[in-house]
Amino acid sequence: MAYKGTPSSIVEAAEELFAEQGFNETTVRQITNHAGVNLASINYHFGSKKGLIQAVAEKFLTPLCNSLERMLNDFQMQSAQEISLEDLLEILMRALLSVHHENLHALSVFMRLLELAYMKSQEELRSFLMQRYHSKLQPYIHLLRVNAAPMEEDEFFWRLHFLLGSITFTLSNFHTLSAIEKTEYHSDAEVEKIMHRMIPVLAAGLQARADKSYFCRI
Amino acid sequence: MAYKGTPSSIVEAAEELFAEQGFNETTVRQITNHAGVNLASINYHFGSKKGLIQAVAEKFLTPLCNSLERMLNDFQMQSAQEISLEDLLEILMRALLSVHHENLHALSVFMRLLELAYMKSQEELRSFLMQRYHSKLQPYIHLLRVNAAPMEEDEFFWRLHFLLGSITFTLSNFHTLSAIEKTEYHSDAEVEKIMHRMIPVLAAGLQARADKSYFCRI
Amino acid sequence: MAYKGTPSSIVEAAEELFAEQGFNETTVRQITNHAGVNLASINYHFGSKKGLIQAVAEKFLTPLCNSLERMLNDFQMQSAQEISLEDLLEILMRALLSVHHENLHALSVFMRLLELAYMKSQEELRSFLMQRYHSKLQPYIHLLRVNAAPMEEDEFFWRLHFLLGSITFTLSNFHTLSAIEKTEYHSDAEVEKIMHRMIPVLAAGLQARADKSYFCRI
Amino acid sequence: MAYKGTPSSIVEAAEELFAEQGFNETTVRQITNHAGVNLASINYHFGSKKGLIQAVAEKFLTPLCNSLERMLNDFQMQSAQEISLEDLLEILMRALLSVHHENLHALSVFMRLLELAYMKSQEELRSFLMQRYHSKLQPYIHLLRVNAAPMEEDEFFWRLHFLLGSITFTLSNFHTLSAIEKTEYHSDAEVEKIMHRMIPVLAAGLQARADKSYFCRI
DNA sequence: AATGAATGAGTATTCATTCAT
DNA sequence: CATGAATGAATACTCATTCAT
Repeated sequence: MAYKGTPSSIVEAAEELFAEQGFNETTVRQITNHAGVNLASINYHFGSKKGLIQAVAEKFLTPLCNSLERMLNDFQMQSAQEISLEDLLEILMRALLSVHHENLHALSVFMRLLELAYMKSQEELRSFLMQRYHSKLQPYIHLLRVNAAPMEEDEFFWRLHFLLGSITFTLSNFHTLSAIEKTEYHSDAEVEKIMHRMIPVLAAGLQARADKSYFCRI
Repeated sequence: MAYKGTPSSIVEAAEELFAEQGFNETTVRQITNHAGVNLASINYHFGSKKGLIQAVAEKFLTPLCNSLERMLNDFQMQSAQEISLEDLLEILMRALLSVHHENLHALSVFMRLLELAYMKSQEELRSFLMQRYHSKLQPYIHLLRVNAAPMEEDEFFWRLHFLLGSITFTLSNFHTLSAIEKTEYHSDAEVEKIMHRMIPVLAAGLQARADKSYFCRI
Repeated sequence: MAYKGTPSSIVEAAEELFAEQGFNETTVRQITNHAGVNLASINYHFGSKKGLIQAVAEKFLTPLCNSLERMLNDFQMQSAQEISLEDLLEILMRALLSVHHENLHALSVFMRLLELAYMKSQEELRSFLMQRYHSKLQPYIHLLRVNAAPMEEDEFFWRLHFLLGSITFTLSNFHTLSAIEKTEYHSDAEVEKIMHRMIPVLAAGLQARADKSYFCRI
Repeated sequence: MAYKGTPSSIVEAAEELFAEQGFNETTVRQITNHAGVNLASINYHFGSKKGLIQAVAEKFLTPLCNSLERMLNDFQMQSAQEISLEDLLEILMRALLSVHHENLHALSVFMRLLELAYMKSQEELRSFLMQRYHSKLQPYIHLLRVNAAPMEEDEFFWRLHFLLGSITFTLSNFHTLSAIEKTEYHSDAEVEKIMHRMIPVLAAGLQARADKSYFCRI
């Protein structure tokens, strides 16, 4: 394997460790040791640990948004029929998988990043991501909206985050979950298969009829 | 309000700070300052920070499991008809709400704890929780299984975690999410309402027909 | 010599090193090594290096202002005659010497502190000292003003700082200067003697008739 | 304005930053960024940061000494009368101002350099400057000596440094002092005017009759 | 039972300098 | 002649834990 240059080595080591341990739990020492580079190189090349995290974030988010956009266009050109909810989710999963080119860490760290962005103390990261990617994701989200069951705006907002929770939880902890599956059911999980399995579940969730009653059945 | 004693004060302060900032990001100094107790008392009463986290975990998990068990029994005694998936999920939400007695922190920290338990480096916490609560949760999970769509064991395992992801993500980030909802849709979220909204979505997900085809539609 | 306790040891070590090297040039490691205490004790007892510097500052400034005030009162009570400029400066020197009880470092570090306070980037320290001590020094400065030659307010402001320059330069570099004197003139300087020698020089400076002409003699 | 070449750009940037922040507080990165040159060029052209400081020192001290020498000769040729103390100090101020050609930084950094040279830990710089410039300054200092009040050698040594303290303090902190003057007295200080104001004060100080009594008046 | 003081190992970051090209 | 990349040593500061009392 060819030598990748210091910044690439750092990013790769960071992805792996971020995926396994999270961002705050990973120290710059661990990263530089794992990458076999000098302790100071993170600050030299990325300014700070935060800069490295943003670099990792952009490395995944930019191609993801591009994939999503392109696949959406391709589908709408090739197919005469209306796009279905399952198609949309399949497109999302494929876009995620195209990000997951080299190693599993990529997806895992990306999902951890989304989780981080929703933490109370991370408004800065959240608005950084929002400002950068919100508009690019808007067309996709709009298509989800029109294919979901009819519902109020705020209901859709929450359902979108129920769905996001499923995806981030599954993919950021995929390593642990597939290890449990292996010991309990002796079956090996591939990430592609699990993502495929998510599609009907998420689609059904978005299409479920909202229950107007409020805690009265029991 | 009566004085609660040092250990209780610590636990309460810890819940609040863990909920807001996460476990690693919260220092024992912050906890003891917030609780108005001596810095060393966490180690004195709980052995270590890790011990405090486990104490917090047990404080919620034990009553939760008990609630779940009791509500399940009550339902099966009172009602002649078969229990539905929506009923089961309603029971879960009510059990969670009964944990959420005093403040939102309780639920938030509990959900964060579950997330933590699935991290690669937290095998110790995971097996501690498993060993302690797995058997008590088994009857409830079995009922979910029989009310879900027919599927293989491993498929059910993954669906259960899709569902878990929705719940943990929504509740551990409830503060952030409801803040976003407020600025975007000018509507105030109550946690009860949002939990209620989750029920049909989760039920539909568990009942969705599995898709045997594998990435072939597009 | 009795053991002084960690905070005192730190302050003493800091005074010595600050006097010799300045504030920024002195590291917390040097201080704690020199004091024979743990590296973290500075942060434990003083919060930060800045906190230690302020503690050192207050240790000297408070007694200095009190000495000055008391000596001024004593003089005005005991003596029927008007106080002279030389008397005022003698009082200042004696107040400084009463601060210089234990070691030479005290005076030196105090003078370095004044120098620091006038640096462009130290507005915070400057305003901290101003707010805390300006009013207590006002009566003394007023007496200097009425005993100096008649002059405009702004002229007096600058003369006061010419004088301050003489004092701070001489006392903060006293160690170096007396070493030079020793090698060149084989005479030993005592700080008391040198401070006494400053009095007629400073007095003459304050009483000199201002020159209204502006760069015209040559 | 013509491009000055890398070394000149470095020296100019260094002057400005040294004047504002001091030597230790200014990093080579700041200097090279400000100068728009490569980070390594300071070490390339000046060997080290210390080498750059010495280069800055020589850039000012050599012309200063030359100015002083020339102006002294000019005065003695043109004027029949004996040179007065005020004349000598005026010559010094003019020599300093001729150094202060382009900007205030020059004077400020030069004064800071003198202060640095008297610090205990800077024997190297001190002896470098001494060895290089002491003999050239000797004639000027001798003239000060003969025009001052009669006094012992060592007394003159100290008075010279009282005077040096006034000059260095005023000029190295000129920025801060004139800012204070502006806010307090709403008058704008020009450095020429302030230097002129120093002359009668310093002259009076050198001519003051030494006080033989030793702390006995009060 | 409880605590104020202390501590060793750790954190991210900064620095002047070096070196291969 | 010049430079982008890299580096070892140092910086202030923080942490959970321990210990004598």
